[in-house]
Amino acid sequence: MSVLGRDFYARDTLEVARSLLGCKLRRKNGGEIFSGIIVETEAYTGDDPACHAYRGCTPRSSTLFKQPGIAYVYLVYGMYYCLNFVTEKQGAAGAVLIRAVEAKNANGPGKLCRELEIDKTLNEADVTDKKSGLWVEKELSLTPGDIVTTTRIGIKKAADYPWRFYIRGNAFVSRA
DNA sequence: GATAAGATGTTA
DNA sequence: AACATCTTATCA
Repeated sequence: MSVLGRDFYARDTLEVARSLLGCKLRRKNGGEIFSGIIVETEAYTGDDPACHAYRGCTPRSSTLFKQPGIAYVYLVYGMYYCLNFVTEKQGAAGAVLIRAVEAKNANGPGKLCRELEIDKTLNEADVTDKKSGLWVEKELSLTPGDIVTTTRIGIKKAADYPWRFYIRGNAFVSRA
C-alpha cells in the first residue's frame, strides 16, 4: 500500500476533502497499528469565515499556513481533539477535517481522536511519512455518485457552505 | 487581566 | 434540551 504523498495534499481543499473519502487512515502508537476507511470529511479554506485561519495567522492557526501534508490537531470545547490534514500550497491556508472512519467509536471528530489516541503532540506531524505514526493510504476507488455533499456540522459561521462530504449509505457516518 | 465563544459528545 | 469543561482570540 502506498502512502499518500505531498502532491496529494497540495491541491484545492475541496478536491482533497472528496479524494480522502475511501482512503485508509493509519495510526501507529507503540506496537499496534490502527486502520480505518475515511467515510466523512469537511473542508475549511483561508477565505472561509468558519476556518480558524480566516482572521489571520495566530499561534493556533499558524499550522494551517505551513506545508501541505501535515496534521492540524486542536482542542474543541476544552474536551475533544479534532484531526485535520493541511492542504493547498505552502503559504495558502486550508485543511480537511476528518469527521469519521469505519471503526468502532470513530463516528465523530472527537470520538475518532479519543479512539486513535490523537492529541496535540501530533499537531504538525508529517502524515506523508510513516515515522510520524500517522498516515493515509489509497484504498477504495469511489465514483462521484458514491459521494454525498451537504452543509457542515456544528458551526455557526458560513453554515450554508456545502462543504461536508460522506460516502453514500455508509453506516459509520456521524449523525446518521 | 477578563470575557465570550467554540469544527463535540453524553445524558435526560 | 442541558451540560461538562478549558483553550483561544479579542479586548481593555
